[in-house]
Amino acid sequence: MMEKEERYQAVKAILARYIQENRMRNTPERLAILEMFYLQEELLTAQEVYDIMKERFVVSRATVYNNLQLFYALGLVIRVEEDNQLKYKACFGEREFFRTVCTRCGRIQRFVAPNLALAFDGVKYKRFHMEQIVASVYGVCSSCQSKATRIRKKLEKEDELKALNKKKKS
Amino acid sequence: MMEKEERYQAVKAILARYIQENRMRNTPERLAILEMFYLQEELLTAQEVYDIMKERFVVSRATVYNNLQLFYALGLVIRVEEDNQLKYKACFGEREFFRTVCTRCGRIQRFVAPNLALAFDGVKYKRFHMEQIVASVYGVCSSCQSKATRIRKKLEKEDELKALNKKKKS
DNA sequence: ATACTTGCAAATCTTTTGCATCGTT
DNA sequence: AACGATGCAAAAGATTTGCAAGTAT
Repeated sequence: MMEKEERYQAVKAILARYIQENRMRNTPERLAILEMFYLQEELLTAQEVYDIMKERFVVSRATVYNNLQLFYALGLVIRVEEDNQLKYKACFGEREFFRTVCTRCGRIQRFVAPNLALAFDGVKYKRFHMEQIVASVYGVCSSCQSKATRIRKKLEKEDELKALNKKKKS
Repeated sequence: MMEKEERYQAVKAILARYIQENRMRNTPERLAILEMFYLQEELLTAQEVYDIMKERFVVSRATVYNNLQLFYALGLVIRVEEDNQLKYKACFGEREFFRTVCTRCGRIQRFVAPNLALAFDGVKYKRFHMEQIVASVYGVCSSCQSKATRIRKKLEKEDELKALNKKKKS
């Protein structure tokens, strides 16, 4: 595992190269946003990025969006859907991002699975160069499952009672 | 592969059971939205679902959102991010959804990979019951790659010329 | 000097919410 | 009759766009 600072330097190099190749400009805003991302590890919405930046730097929302887009294009951040929102996260040094998502309660849990990561390498991608992997496994978490079981049992009991009452009446 | 009609019947049964278990109501709107999803195979945004429904049925946006949420909770539809938007798609009968996404141009390509699907079965999920898998492999497609190469070559040529001119001057 | 970037504000689009009403159960 | 679900409209949130101004190259 690379150190944060080391990662950030590597990422800056990728950005610099892309900027040069595409005759774009080096702006302090861009670097500031990138740096912020690499110093903290959370998933952030564009708005949250904006809020954090605002405190330490003059930036506009549009700039944040522009640069998130750029970072995404360069594979420097990943985008993950969470709570109906797109979130961004620095990803260099971690090629894969795996999580389970409970579709009932929304509970999200990250997991690591080296063999699964290897399986992605085994895929024959047609004319495509893989950089990142984001995989979400959707399903039902244990507490939502037991809740469903509880409800079912309750219903079954009620049904039994109803059946009994019917018998009595007739 | 199940037939569409068969799939739709199976899905209706799941919905009916959930509705009963949770003392919810059977409404024609709900069924109409579900049916629409199972008759067409596209990825749709909530707005698109609303637009389609509007033509054949009186529904409100809120109802569409409510029911998409419900279908999602039940694993009847999957949610995938595309072009900065959340899209929904009927998923019963296809447990996994794999795609490559070019982060430069946004080009998306679905792929099938049975071995990869198997690898997800091999993961030990902690207290979690898997229902669907959505995996996105981000990277650079071949045309974006060659474009970058072209630009790089052009820059290298320019650099050579500059170096030559400098020599001449001195 | 050029034209890429930014900031700002407005426009657009998406999603959620409040409330009266409807209709299943 | 109760109360979940809907429609409608308004509110809230997220993202994009247009334009003038600033600034790397």
